[in-house]
Amino acid sequence: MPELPEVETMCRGILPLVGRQVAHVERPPCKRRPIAIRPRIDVFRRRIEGKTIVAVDRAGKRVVIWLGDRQYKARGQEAIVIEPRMTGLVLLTNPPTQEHLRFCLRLFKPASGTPTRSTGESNLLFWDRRGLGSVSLFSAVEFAAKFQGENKTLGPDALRITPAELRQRLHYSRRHIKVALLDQRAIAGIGNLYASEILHVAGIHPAARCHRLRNQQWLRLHAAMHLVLEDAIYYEGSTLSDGTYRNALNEAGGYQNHHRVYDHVGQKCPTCGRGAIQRMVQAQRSTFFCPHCQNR
DNA sequence: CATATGTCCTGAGAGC
DNA sequence: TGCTCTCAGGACATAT
Repeated sequence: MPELPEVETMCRGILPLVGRQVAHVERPPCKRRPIAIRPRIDVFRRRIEGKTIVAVDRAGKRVVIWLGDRQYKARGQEAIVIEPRMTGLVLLTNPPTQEHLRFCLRLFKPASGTPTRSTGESNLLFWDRRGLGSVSLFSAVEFAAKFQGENKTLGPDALRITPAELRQRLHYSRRHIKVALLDQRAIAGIGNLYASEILHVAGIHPAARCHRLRNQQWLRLHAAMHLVLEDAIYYEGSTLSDGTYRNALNEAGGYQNHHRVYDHVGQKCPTCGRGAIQRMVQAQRSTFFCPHCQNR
């Protein structure tokens, strides 16, 4: 379930691809229903083959790969946007299975000076067991309209939002704070796992209504958000018991060993040592919390 | 407009 | 053992 820390780790993992040029775009044959690739694969190819990767970025829970012409490296013209959703992985090597390999960029490092013959080939792979993920190509203008415009499918990034902005964007809402934290239009990057972890650190009950939170609580929430997400990035994300999530080199993350509440039903609360962690369901998703130290 | 619910998908694990 | 059922939660479509 890649969320902000996992996607950030993916982005950092493929950073060595900056400067490489796209040789081929491939969609491996696949017995199951193909993932969404937009636009059609032939148009996709025509638009990016020969272009150079000029930057790698993250937009909420999406990996963004900027492409440009080699001689104008500074400006990205097209963006490949990869949405891993539940089980998607962005890899340089070693896909866990061949059958779930969904998309490949064959890359080469242009020889200094002159052209073609590949010096140092490399791949960027998208692997996705459940196939809910997608790969899309946007022009810079389309990208800005969808992810940065006022129509905003994405709110401010959870790591860049200010405390005032956080409060301002949510304080009027009547929703439960846990549910609001999952709304990518409000804040980008937080998913089900980190929402529970963040609220636990902040000492806020997941079913607290946004409009009832006091300023002190918004400040604590903001601080907890940074603390948890930065820590999770440091440990390269969470690989849960199903083992799905991997970094770009197909290595497991380590933050699962630092979870305080997620999937810890019945265990002792690491903060107060008294409460046993409980599970509840909000908007059809599991929430984990300590009833003792997370008061409304 | 804000908020709530349904949908897609696969494989692990439970229960019989 | 082998079958059926449930569940996990990303983003988006549709309903209230």
